[in-house]
Amino acid sequence: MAFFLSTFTNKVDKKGRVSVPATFRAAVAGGAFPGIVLYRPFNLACIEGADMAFLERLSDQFYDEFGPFNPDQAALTATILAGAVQLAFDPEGRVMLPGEFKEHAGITDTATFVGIGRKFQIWGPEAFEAYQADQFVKAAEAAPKLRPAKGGQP
Amino acid sequence: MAFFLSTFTNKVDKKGRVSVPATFRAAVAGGAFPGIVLYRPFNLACIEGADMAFLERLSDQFYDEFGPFNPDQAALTATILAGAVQLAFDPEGRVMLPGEFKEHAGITDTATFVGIGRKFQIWGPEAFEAYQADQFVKAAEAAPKLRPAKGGQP
DNA sequence: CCATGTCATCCCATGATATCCCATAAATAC
DNA sequence: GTATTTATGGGATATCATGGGATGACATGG
Repeated sequence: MAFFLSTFTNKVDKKGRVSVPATFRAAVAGGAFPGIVLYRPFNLACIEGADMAFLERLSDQFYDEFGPFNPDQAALTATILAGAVQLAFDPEGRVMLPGEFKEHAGITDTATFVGIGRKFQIWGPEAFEAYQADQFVKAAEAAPKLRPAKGGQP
Repeated sequence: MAFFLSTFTNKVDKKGRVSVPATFRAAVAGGAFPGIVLYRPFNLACIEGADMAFLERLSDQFYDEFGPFNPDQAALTATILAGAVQLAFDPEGRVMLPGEFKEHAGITDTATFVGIGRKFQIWGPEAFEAYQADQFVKAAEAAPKLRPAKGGQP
């Protein structure tokens, strides 16, 4: 499955197009769908994205955890999957962010792509800086909870 | 998985390129990504690096231990993975160190690669000497805490 | 059924920057 | 002594992000 790392800030032109970082495009290349899938997380003011395989796995996870007719499963499915969009790359590797997605993330003319493993996020630059500072503190608290693993933690 | 040993000091040219020690390149060869992955550790003025499999395993460990929407998981991935970079080797086995990484480690025209097992570090030469002297003292204190291992000690 | 405007997609151009490719020199192996 | 590998330097080339114009699809209204 695709893997996303690093942070990139790109411009959104007046047509609403934005270049997906080349490394992210390379990460999803070879998958079933030549593009990315975006959805709005319920608890963050950003856009989340991944390749198609990630969303399929997420859907299966909802079913396996809760069962096919469970209300929790229905709520998560309706919130995340029903509101998702798949965006194809244009020949230059750009996508068009839908208006509702840009509003949800507070994106106007600049978008920050943040790779966080199997998925990535898209933020307005100033919102991301605030979020990142907050997460740094939380990460320092959470790190000791990790169990030892071969190779050690960073 | 890759394993890194020993210390090497190489030049950083005016384009920002630096040769990765040949033994380190050999250690990551055969992996999915022909290069290395770097990130800035919380509490050290250096760069840490490993192969791609190291970060993939770390990321998947976060997901498995905390669940896909857990706040601790989000904090750790946002802090470590978002600040990481993947650097591919050029045909001569060099990589380009990003400016923020060089500044964080105080690297200008010389970089010291330090293999420490499953990962390695990159230091400015004078910062590394000070760090190494400090670690020698701490190692002497820590060694007695090791428990006996089946099969005897080295 | 056709005309029209809107929107999205494609295609080309551009500057910056990173990547490739070749050359050199030192060290090591045979 | 010769051949390889390695680290290093510099010029040439390709890639990437970005902007704008042209072409096409679609729906709406006449």
